[in-house]
Amino acid sequence: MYIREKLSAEIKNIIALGLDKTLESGAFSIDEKPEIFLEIPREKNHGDYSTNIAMQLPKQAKKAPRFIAEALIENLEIQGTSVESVEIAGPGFINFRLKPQWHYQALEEIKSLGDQYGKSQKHAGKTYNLEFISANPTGPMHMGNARGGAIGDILASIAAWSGYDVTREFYINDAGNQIAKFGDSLDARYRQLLGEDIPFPEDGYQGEDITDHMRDFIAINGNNYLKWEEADRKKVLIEYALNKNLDKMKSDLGAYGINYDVWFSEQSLYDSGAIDETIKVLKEGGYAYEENGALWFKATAFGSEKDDVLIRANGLPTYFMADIAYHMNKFVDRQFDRCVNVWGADHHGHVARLKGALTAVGVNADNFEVVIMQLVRLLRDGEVARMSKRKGKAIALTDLIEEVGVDATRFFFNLRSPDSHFDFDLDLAIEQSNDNPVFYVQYAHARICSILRQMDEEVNMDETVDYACLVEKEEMNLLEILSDFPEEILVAEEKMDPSRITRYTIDLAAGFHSFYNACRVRVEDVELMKARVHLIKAVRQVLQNALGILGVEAPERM
RNA sequence: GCGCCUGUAGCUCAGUUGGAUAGAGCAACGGCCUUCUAAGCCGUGUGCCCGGGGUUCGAAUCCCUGCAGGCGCGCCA
Repeated sequence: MYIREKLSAEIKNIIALGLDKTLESGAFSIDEKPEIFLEIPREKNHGDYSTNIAMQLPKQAKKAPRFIAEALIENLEIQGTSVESVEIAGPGFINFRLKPQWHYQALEEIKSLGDQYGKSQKHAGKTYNLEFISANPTGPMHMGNARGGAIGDILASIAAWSGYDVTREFYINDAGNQIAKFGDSLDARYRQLLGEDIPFPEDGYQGEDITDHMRDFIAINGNNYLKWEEADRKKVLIEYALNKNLDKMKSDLGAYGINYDVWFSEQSLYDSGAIDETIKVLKEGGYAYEENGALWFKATAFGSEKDDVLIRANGLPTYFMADIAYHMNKFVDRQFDRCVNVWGADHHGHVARLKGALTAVGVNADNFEVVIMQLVRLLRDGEVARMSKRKGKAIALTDLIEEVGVDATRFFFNLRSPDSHFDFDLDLAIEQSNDNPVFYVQYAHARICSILRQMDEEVNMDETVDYACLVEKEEMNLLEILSDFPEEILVAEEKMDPSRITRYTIDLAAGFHSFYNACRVRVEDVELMKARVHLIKAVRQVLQNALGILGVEAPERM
């Protein structure tokens, strides 16, 4: 248990015991004991912890908040606890001031846990599937995928730090309409390159990459496939280009710091019979019916306005159909306790009906959650530029990384919460790269490394040190930030907001930079020097842990 | 028309289960390097928390309603 948890539990216990005693004394009576909430006040002079319990009770107790607070405070037993003093403030807050020694606890924890500091067992034993990006493999990834990738990958790390057994998964849309269109586009380019005068499909993929694929393909195979049946030829072309694209995706994402545990093929759902099986389950449950030659899902049974098509009149299952089968596979076949997807805002309409469908097939849809990420708008020359994959106009992920760098890209896309709308100013991003907060954080790490390099002799970390030397307000502040880290991870997990960790690193770096300017580490006073070395080593460790979650380098020199 | 997201300082955004005097960064201005990295620190100013109602001890936060922007509402994915 980390220090913050301990303190919180200890103080809540003091309050609970005090409340019992107060009730026994007959100062007031209540029907039902409230849940005790503690908060860390913004204002430092409001103490270290604060509770509003006295303000929750007036109605039941029929007494004024301050009266309740005073009665309660009489009965609080703080002897032998971490609490130094208690006081009533404002409309009836009870504020707790702690003995300052608690601060040093975090240093011990960090020293003993090292790169494990911040990990929790809260969700130990549970499996967690996180699906993200899942970009169509019909072309290169773009900037929108970069945001989804950063969010998903970091969310996965946060879940793992919270104790989950995490699987990072990429769903390959290698079946259905998109792929047919992909095949049409490839085929048209193939034949055009070989001299046939045929039109390019109107809704085909116009990107250069399609042409490039076919040029390469022709370099290997020439016009051998021209005489094939069109359908067969398309199959060959699709397989060729798809594999090329997937290889590229894997390497591009690897370069971006993302490595998946599972690449799951949509086509495999067809091949394995999972689609048919799912249809059977839906039909048996009475949630599928036929109309106008199509098979429909009774989404209206789950609050939707209209039903959705599962199998088109032409016999082909919809994307929705495959997605139901896919999630049944996750929950039923692979038995994941929890499945989370990161989707762009343009897919949010899909959430409710998929949840409905999962309920229909007997899955507890509460274990399925979607992080909706607002779309990235691209600003170029101060104007909104439309990103279109089909027309090949999107900024490629690889270009972005090359220009901005992996660290800055990951950091930048995690600076804001997923549901904030995001304008990506291309000109600014390139120009601003020096101004990017990622350098601010990395600089703190590099500075610490620099100090340690210059120490006359290594400080023996096994020797006991008098932490009580650390008394400056910058030191206290730094210690508090360090002790917040474990809880910050849990909150980020609960809220599914990875940007909290990014902001945490900024806070920690700011705390360090302030300390650095206010206090010297290499001082004459050996005890103080040792204590400060312990402090900055702890900061370095936590920076490494936090940046590790973000997938950002912690450089030793800058 | 219906649904989801957003609206907080000049700009980009935080704001924990409703809490005390609403906070950061950027931009602007003024200081701090013969001493551990100035990619840094310290200081100065700014608010109709989109408008209007309501709930209560207490609202940026919850409810209703209006306005503005983004995104959906397909036998596309």
